[in-house]
Amino acid sequence: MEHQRDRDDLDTVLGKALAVLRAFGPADSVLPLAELVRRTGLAKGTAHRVAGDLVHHRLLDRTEHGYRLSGGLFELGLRAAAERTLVELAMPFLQDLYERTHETVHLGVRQGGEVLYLTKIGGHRQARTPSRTGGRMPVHCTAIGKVLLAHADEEELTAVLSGPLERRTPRTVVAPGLLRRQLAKAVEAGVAYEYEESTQGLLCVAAPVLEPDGRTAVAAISVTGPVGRFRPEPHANTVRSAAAALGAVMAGRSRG
Amino acid sequence: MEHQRDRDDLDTVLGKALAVLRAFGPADSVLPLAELVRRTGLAKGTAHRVAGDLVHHRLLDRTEHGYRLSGGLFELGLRAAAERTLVELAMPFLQDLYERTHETVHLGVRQGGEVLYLTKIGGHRQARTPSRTGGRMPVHCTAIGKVLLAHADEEELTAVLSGPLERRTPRTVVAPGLLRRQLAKAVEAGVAYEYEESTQGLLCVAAPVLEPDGRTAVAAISVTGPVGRFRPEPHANTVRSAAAALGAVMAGRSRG
DNA sequence: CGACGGCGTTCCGCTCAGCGGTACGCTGTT
DNA sequence: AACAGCGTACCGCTGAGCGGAACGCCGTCG
Repeated sequence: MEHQRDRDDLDTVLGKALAVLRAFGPADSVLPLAELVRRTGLAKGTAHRVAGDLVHHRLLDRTEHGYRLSGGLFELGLRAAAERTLVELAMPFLQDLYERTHETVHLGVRQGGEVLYLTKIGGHRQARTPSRTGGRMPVHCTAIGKVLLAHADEEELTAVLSGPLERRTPRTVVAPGLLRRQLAKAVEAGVAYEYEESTQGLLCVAAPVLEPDGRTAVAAISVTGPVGRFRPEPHANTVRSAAAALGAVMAGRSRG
Repeated sequence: MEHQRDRDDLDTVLGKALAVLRAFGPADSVLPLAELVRRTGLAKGTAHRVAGDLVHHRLLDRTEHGYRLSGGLFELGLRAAAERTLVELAMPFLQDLYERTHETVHLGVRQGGEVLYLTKIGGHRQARTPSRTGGRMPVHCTAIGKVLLAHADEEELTAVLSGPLERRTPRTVVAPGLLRRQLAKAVEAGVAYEYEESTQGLLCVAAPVLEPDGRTAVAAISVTGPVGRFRPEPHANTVRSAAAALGAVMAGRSRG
């Protein structure tokens, strides 16, 4: 079905354009035309024209070495209302967290089986995390992911648990039963932890930002630090109350 | 010529799609179809289909009351390499500034005669600024704008100075001569100030992030606070050195 | 209450925008 | 000198996309 959609989408102009834009992964900065052709499966001539059109519409920049997602796209993305207000409202709380811990602070949402990081703030001495603003990570091996999954409906939960759980490090939890127990505990405690499950040397606490109903989670906040100088448990309370406060603000906002 | 482009662009699928996306201003969260029709000038049927396609491609969300820019677009925008690395590298310095001042901190770039704000960080008690992440302001009445304009080439400078300078507040500098003198001083001092020129009750200092050549500015950093508790001058040094340090980091990055 | 205006949606036949195979010129590499 | 990979340019066929028209559904008038 995914195949199906990919193929169908390439039959429309818009589909082709998006295929080109989405050919850029979180790590790619500039891609030559040939690479775009390879990744999208478009005909060379077509890719050339589409890319040209995208440049004309300021979604791509032309550089010496190929194409690059442009500032116009960045700006457009920043107009997305839901995500932006979330980030804006969260900022003061994230600042507080950073100031107290001086460790890396994340704000993320769940998209299916992955976490999308909306913001990441940190100082000069921040831990070397693989996460990036706009990047993704699997839900099952990150604190944010676990706490969001814990508040998802049963259906989505089992979908993730029954899928394969990729082993990222020796400590990644890949046993569905164990993970399920951890999630139950996370709901109870109001926080989830990660102990080097996505990346060696990284520890993390996360708390959910809940809707007024107290069940569904719209986002999650986390603090991440390196093994050695950082222990997540002492920050559980801080993170939890920051997330709760943000939830309250958002509830007030959507009502008023 | 702008007219020309608008009309031409509506003759292509991509143009229509972009017209719809760009119909969303920084302040709009959800727009009904009829409004999209009005703003884009597309035929009703066409707008309907294009919007539908955009939903299918996850650039728009369909809601009860109309369409909304979606998280997919947000994510895509965050992939724009140049802007994102700028934000990422800047973050630690912005944090430092915030921690020292506890006032609103901005990172912005210039796009023609306007400033585009890439990031805005602040705490709970931040001044009520009209700026928003992803938002724009005229160059001539903001500290960031002035310091960026001051480092632009003569051509661009005169273009802005010869255009009409919109009066935003009683203190907005609308005299080209005076503005030019301020800019000259800003280059010399390494910072520009704003005294309630864009918004009543707001003061601001900004410093440029320069290329290794020491001339062209790629971005600018500012600290903004409310008249009364905040004086910009004492922070000139801090802002200037933060911007300089960021410039150095970026220079090192692009070389290595 | 009936007429009306604005809304979102659907339909359909015409046409030209877009398609992609083909070919070319330019590099570096073998 | 032959080659391989790149970006670019050309061009005739065709179906994707176009937009005018018509429809059903509300509210809001007179």
